[in-house]
Amino acid sequence: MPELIEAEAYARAARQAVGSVIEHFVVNDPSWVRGGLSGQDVGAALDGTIITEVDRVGKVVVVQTDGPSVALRFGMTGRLLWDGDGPIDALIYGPKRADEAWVRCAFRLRAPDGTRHRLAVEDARRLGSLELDADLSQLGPDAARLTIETLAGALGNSRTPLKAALLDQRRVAGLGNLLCDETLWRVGLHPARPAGSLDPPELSALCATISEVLADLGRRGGSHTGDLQPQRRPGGVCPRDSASLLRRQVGGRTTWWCPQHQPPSPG
DNA sequence: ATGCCTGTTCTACC
DNA sequence: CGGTAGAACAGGCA
Repeated sequence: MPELIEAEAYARAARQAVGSVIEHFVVNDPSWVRGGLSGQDVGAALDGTIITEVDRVGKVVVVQTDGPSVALRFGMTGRLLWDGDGPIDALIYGPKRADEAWVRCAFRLRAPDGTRHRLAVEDARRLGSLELDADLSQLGPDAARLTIETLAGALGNSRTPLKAALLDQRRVAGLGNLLCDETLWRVGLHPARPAGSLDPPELSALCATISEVLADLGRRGGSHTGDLQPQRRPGGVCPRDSASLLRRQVGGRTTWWCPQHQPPSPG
């Protein structure tokens, strides 16, 4: 939402605002607000509060204040802007430029040293949202803090396709389409394997690979920097063994995998 | 110009 | 109940 890696980068950027007072919270696009509040309601609830903390839960960035919290979901093309800086990531399919017309909401801030700043959310496609005091209790364990046990619990005995289960934020929070394809490719698991069919070695390898992918792609700078990514296109081949990649919808999303080392059944 | 896209949520259906 | 498919949201981009 982008995905966990981008949400983490946004949260880090937003932490520059901790300690600042929200002089005014601007809602440019009322349809971006969830929970039945108007833009005025949101402003009234937030204006004058102080930002105390910024958290990330899965793909959601939560700005805590001494009043309500603000949950930011970024949809497919949402990005965070700090002052005049450009977007703090470059989405591979999103717009390359920044545009004031895409700013859906913004914090107008005054820091303790008196300087003024703006933390703005830009979202060309408007699939993101903001919500005050959002209930995030339905989210599964965070993908960045998975253990073999919590992963096993998330997959359960489900016969749903493995990738669909990993994409389901109620099971595991933070993974999106690109991170899932990269992870399953690296670990050698077929995306349509029944989620509950993994044996202990496979579970443990999957857990380790999720951590590795998050760390690795995080270092490289985004969910779009995977080894598989350049081949997720017609004619793409497996970077490991050169087999032609297969493509199909799994869990409602376009999925690419290698027929050679991601076999449909165990083994 | 047609189709595709780092996401979520709803309905219909099996 | 568990699960799947499709649509809807929306707009830039190749």
